[in-house]
Amino acid sequence: MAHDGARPRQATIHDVAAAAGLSRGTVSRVINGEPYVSPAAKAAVEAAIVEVGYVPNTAARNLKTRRSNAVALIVHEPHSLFLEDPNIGAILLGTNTVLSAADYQLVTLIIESERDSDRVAEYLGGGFVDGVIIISARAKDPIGRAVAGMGLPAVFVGHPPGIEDIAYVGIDNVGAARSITERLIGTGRKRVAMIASALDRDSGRDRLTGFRSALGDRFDPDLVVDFPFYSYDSGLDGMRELLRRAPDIDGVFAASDAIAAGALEVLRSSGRTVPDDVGIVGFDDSAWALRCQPPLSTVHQPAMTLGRAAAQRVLDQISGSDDARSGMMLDTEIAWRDSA
Amino acid sequence: MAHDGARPRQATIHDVAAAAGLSRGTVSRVINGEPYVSPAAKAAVEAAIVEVGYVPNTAARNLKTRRSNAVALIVHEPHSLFLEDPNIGAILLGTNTVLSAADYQLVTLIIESERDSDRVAEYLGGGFVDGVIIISARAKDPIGRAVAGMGLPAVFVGHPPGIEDIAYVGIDNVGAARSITERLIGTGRKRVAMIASALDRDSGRDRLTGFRSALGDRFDPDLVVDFPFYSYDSGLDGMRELLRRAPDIDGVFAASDAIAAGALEVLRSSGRTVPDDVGIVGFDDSAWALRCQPPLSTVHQPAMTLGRAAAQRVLDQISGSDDARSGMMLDTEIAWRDSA
DNA sequence: TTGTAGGCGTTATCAA
DNA sequence: TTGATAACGCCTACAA
Repeated sequence: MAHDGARPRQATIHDVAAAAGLSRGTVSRVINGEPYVSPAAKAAVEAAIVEVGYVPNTAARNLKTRRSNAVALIVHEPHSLFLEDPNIGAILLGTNTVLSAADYQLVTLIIESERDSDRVAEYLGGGFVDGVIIISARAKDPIGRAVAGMGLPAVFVGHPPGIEDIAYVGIDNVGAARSITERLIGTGRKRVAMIASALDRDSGRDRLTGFRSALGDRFDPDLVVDFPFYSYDSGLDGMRELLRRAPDIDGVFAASDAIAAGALEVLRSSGRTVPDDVGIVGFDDSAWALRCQPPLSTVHQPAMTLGRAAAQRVLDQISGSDDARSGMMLDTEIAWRDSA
Repeated sequence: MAHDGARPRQATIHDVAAAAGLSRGTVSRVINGEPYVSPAAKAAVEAAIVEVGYVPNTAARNLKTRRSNAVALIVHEPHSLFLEDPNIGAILLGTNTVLSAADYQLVTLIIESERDSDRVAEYLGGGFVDGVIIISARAKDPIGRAVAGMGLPAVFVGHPPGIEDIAYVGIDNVGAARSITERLIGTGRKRVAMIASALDRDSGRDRLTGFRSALGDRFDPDLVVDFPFYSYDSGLDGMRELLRRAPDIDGVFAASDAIAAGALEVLRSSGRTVPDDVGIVGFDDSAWALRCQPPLSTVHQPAMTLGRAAAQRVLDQISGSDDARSGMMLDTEIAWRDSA
């Protein structure tokens, strides 16, 4: 065997100590910026570090200190969502910004399979990270339980799963859905429908609740259809069904931009114009929104801020703050464009 | 259960050994699937592991074995690019698939600032990973040199200018750009322009080179504009500028699909029809391409395969294969649709 | 202010 | 087939 993958031996504190003519303890103190080090010793150590090309071995340091100065961001998404949803990228950047400022390393872990899930759980248990941020985990997702079980500081972004006593940052889906529906009504629509989705998840259920609350007495259950997934196809099927039920519809709230895009397609091929005949609004302000024709009025999620807040809360938990373990809602904004 | 600051101490091999009534050595052999373990001992250890809730401490293992079974993917992008680049997600997924199958953990590191760069360099030196994949590195990027200097197995996605003797996987940007430009010219266009981008990177520079080579003597520097980012906005600005300079343009090569989408928008609002008045082609075959109106003719980039190949080459290097240290080009294809 | 030495949890080399 | 026992590189009381 040529070699088994082990890397060449790096210089250690021992080597630095020898080069500097000092003890390992003193070298360690210099490296960690601790007091009680003479200027002369400090200078000698720093020179020796450069001389021997010393880089701290983090594995050894972790083993000793039981901390890693790293935080994991776990992305648990089906492929298509990961490739398309700009929210994930923005959350990632927001998280990285905050962690970077605190000199923590962001480590992004992807779960696509059960095998990934197991390996990630092991990774987390292995002391590689001091905290975890989890994006859009579902209730039955084993990684959530695993994290809770090992008592690692953790924050969920998005839907809080069926676990209590865990921190999360999210948006107020009820309020946002109510707002944009009210605005849609405000354009003079009389027959307003909704294509709901993912009613088994908080986000989906809450968006329907908000829609209902905006309509009040005028809410008509016949004008609501629902589908399992926030997908383009759900928009196609949903809009077809709605037009069958009530051809006089003049307003549609789609539970996601992808759904809205599908609905738009059906409206166009049915000969209706948007927004003149029918006004339509979406949710997410994802890449779909700007690619639609006309551009979609939709709910903008503060994804970057979501990422920042999540990172801050993990750091708070790591430093032992109890009140970081609770829910936190961020405000959304309406991006009003041309589709309604 | 309130957070009392004291994380429960993880069970160690010592605890497992005690529970199983065996020695730590035997427990270790079971965990690592080594031979010379009696079935009885194996069963006892496995039961004990479950009983005490043992999870291996990877820091300790790394320290001893000098390997981590993890590979870093370094993404070096400014914010907007990260959010828009359609290839990054696919490369990530391809990489994760291959590494996961080999039981390696993919660790994604983001560099947005100099501070990030330094921290990542330290992280890599710290024994956290056995290999590195670097995407979209630029010439002056210090991380490339740092990696080369510490002798860590490394593969670049795309060819960073100015670094020799390093493994990379990429596509032939020059050839692909030349091909699609030639095909555009072949539709009878007389005044062909380019919206170039990211000229500080190999991909951007090479696409311009290919464009130029396709035009030969007919190349007109006035018909080339360039912008830092491969973004929709670059397409808007670029197309406006081109129309100002030369209203009689009848062909456009956009350096990315996002740029092409922006350019399409400007062409439409200027009253020109595509492809009748102006033919336009893009690059990437991203999600933009199919949702443009009309669908975009573009260069299909095998991003997922690129990710897979990079991961495989890193694994090869880690297991000591020297011939994994060279360049490798993957073929592109032209997806010819309706925009030209 | 500096040096010494005992672990952190594993793996690996020996004997038994 | 199993059980002791060194390391791995670092931090940190405790001594000096």
